[in-house]
Amino acid sequence: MTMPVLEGVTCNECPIRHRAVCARCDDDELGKLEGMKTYRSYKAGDVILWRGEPLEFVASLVYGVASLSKTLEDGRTQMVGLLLPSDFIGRPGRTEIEFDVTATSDVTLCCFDRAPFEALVNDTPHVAQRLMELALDELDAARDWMLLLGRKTAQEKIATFIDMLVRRSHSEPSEVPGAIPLPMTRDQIANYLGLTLETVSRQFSALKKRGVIDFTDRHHFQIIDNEGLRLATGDDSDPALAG
Amino acid sequence: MTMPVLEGVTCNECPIRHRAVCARCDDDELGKLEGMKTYRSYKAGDVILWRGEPLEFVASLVYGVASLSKTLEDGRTQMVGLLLPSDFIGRPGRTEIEFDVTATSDVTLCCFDRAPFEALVNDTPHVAQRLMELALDELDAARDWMLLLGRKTAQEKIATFIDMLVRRSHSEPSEVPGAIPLPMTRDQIANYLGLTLETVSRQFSALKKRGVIDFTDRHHFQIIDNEGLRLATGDDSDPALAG
DNA sequence: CGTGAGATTGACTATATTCAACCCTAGTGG
DNA sequence: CCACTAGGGTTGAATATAGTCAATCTCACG
Repeated sequence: MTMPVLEGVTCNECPIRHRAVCARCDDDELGKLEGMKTYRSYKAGDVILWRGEPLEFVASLVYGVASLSKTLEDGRTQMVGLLLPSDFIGRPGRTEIEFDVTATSDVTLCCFDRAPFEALVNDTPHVAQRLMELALDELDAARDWMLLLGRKTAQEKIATFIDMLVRRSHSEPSEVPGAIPLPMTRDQIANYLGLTLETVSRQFSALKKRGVIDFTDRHHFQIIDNEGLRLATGDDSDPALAG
Repeated sequence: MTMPVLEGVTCNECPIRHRAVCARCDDDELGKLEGMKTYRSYKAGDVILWRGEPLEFVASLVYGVASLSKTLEDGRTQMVGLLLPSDFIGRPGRTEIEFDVTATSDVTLCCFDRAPFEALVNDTPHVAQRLMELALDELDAARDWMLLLGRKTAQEKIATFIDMLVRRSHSEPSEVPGAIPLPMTRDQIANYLGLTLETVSRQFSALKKRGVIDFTDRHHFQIIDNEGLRLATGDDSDPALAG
């Protein structure tokens, strides 16, 4: 996947213009952000921010996938968030973060220096409101994930994960139709779902064997049986309710 | 536990005056809230709000403990939040909620009708900011809980739960010194920790047998070995870092 | 004093983990 | 061009942890 070069791109041409923190801004407000923004790029695997590190900038994710993760002293790690394009990194009123932020794929961020951005938030209600919405969306997502982590079986976790990917990935027109990218290693998926990588692998195989999904290669799959997938998530006991 | 009667109490006498959504309000702003508020009480076990139900009011929790929970179709349930005094119920811009809200103990809420409250939020930055802080605090708590649900052992979950109770419960002066109330049944604790009630019971017994905690009765305990408790949470591998 | 909800404990089981071997496949260098 | 390598992925066998089912206990309350 080639990463588009963004230097010099105006906000109006930005792919996340209508979903990111700037979504509700009018032309005037957008102008202010335009003057503040800088782009940063990261290679897959790079750490974007370390837990506890002072936060120099906040940012919107433009391209790629990033993850938030927490680690216990003995090395067990749990992903606590998955950032897709238009998601926001950083938060008003906090100077450090409680988790590591890592580039899962190659990533491009649209960055703002923290202090001036906060000043702008204070007198731009459109930005403040959108920030609140984004935080509440994250909270909803976190709570759904708590249900998954606490109560779902390995099979249901995998099915839910696939289902979420399908819903959230605005499939690029460039991609093969029906082929959905799996932008993480088995190990990363395991850390997201609270499983081991072996269990992740086994459950993918099981879903494939059952004819629910199929892999074109290890990082692209298709849904064969949408109904079966929904059922496997554990969210619907009644098949009639699905879809 | 007798529930104090609050009708007619002014905001300045309110026990959560400096922590709730009104924390940053000046006297003028407080006056507006004062005119809008009504108190509601619930018995332990009452459902305060059902998932999906249109949200008539928002509220601050004044006394008691309430819980947010999600349930799968087949009945498995997971608590996704625990509300203690000063926590807020409801959110700007949403007319319904994604989880059930239940009174865990007897509860008193300070309620505001949703529409007028939202209007007030829009031109009271002190309230809007505090609401944002509360949302971000909840997000942090949710993420810590994801680490617990996804990666901790039953023993670590129980130890972490106790540790959280100790930190969050502003122990009432009326209580026996050192006796910490356990304001939930084993079943509710299990739903919070992603365990079964039997496992919760066994792990409490194990911690007691190890001399870490002791029960005065089933709903009051004390910490015997603080160091041991911290170690059992899994958060510190190095005992020297604790405390 | 009897009742019933909640809690504890035990025996057995199931699910996911651990440990380990082996398999792809893309990238590298001879 | 092919062989080698290394990182990621798959699969199998044994194990451990928490879940299930069930009996018993405790205690607050009528």
